[in-house]
Amino acid sequence: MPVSDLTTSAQDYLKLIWSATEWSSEPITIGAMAERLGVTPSTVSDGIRKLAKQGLVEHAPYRSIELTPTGREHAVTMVRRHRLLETFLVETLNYRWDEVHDEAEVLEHAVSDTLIDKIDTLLGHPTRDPHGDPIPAADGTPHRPAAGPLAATEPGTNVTITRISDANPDMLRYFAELGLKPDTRLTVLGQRPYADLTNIRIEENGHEIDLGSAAAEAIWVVAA
Amino acid sequence: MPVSDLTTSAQDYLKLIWSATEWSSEPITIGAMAERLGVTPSTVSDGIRKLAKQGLVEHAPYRSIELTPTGREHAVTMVRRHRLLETFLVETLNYRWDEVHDEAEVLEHAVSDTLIDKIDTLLGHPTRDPHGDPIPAADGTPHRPAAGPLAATEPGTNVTITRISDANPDMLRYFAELGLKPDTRLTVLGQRPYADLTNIRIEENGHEIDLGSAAAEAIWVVAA
DNA sequence: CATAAATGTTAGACTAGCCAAACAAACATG
DNA sequence: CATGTTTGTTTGGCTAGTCTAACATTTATG
Ligand SMILES: [Mn+2]
Ligand SMILES: [Mn+2]
Ligand SMILES: [Mn+2]
Ligand SMILES: [Mn+2]
Repeated sequence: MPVSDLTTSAQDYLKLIWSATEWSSEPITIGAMAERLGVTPSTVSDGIRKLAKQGLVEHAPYRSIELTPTGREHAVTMVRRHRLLETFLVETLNYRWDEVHDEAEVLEHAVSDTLIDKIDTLLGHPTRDPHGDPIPAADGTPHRPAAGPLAATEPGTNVTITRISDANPDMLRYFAELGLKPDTRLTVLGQRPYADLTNIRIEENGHEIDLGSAAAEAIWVVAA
Repeated sequence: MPVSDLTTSAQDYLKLIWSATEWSSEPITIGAMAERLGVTPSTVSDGIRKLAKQGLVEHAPYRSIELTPTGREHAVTMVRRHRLLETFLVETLNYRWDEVHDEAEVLEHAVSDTLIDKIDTLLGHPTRDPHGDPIPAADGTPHRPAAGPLAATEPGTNVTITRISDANPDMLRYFAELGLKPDTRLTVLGQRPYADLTNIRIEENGHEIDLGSAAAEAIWVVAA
């Protein structure tokens, strides 16, 4: 069964389950899915039950949610669509990197495999999206850079931004204003755990700023 | 209410009603809509009743279907989306003109106004789609070339193809093979009404061919 | 470790799209 | 112009997604 036979919401569910384990490895909860998708937990609970019946996820009531191999395949297809579309919107249509997420969230369900292939060809088989996230290859192989959240980086370290979570468009706009984007170089000046603040210097412009924990968790870095 | 608040099928209904009157002026029937959309008449009948309740069409049971001003506005928006997307797929993504209809049929419901504007700008505000159909301007003004179906053209006339109906992708592929596309020049050699055949010569390659009535109704021409 | 809080599930209701079957109206024609 | 055919409508039933409210299970904590 091709991914296009799944309903739009099934496609979003699978993509979200996969995305949750892309960087952490903690399986996602019903509640977190509901929060992220903007629906109630009962809706998600029911939706997951249906995916389990279709053999796309492993799930017993009140237990964890895991993708089956088939489910993972479809999830990766959707992630690939999403990230290629974001890249296309920035490269070809002059979108800013902080504007593309919502547009891609809808388009990903409407494009054909042919269109995705044409975009991939036109862009020269890109490997990272505008947020720095890896674009899975057509065969589904992911590549995970050795990165960690800015919030967990030792003070005094020089780092480069690898990726910025595209979950929150408002946050992306804020980062764009500050000059924070993939490949920006930073120095972590300090971590204040009780205040939940990370103090950084942006090497490009010398600005020193404090980021709250939501922001410092959304930005992933590697040692420069 | 923006057009994006309408359901996908409501968008298709309005677009189809408008398209039916673009060239003829005969209002479309429930049966013709059902046929064209691949659903049963009962489905369309019910759908039209709902559009009437929303003030988008004028329709009393068993009577004709007419767009209200609001309905027409939304319809033209959808036609514009469809034709700009088709043009974009051909110009930017190397689709052939006989491949784009089905892709646009789905994408038209997923794109934002912003995306349509960006495409329009990138393409330099095109006025005709790959099938020769006029692209309504953003303000909704249509422009209708003085064209008529090939089937109704006097034998002996030299003509240029203005548009080719994109309703049937198989037929488009057939035309593409023959070398028939918008702006192709033809001579009508004869009309055989009882056999429902139109005999033409394609000036580009000198080929003489017979077209059945479905084909000769789908091709619209102007005197050269 | 008993109980309260948090988390997840189920039941029932609503909307939307679709179909088949039964029905109603309009139209065509003898 | 009466009747039969064609066309359109209504009804009832199905799926899918969503919600709220009631309920069940798990987890945290005193
Ligand atoms: Mn989505
Ligand atoms: Mn992204
Ligand atoms: Mn459509
Ligand atoms: Mn077209």
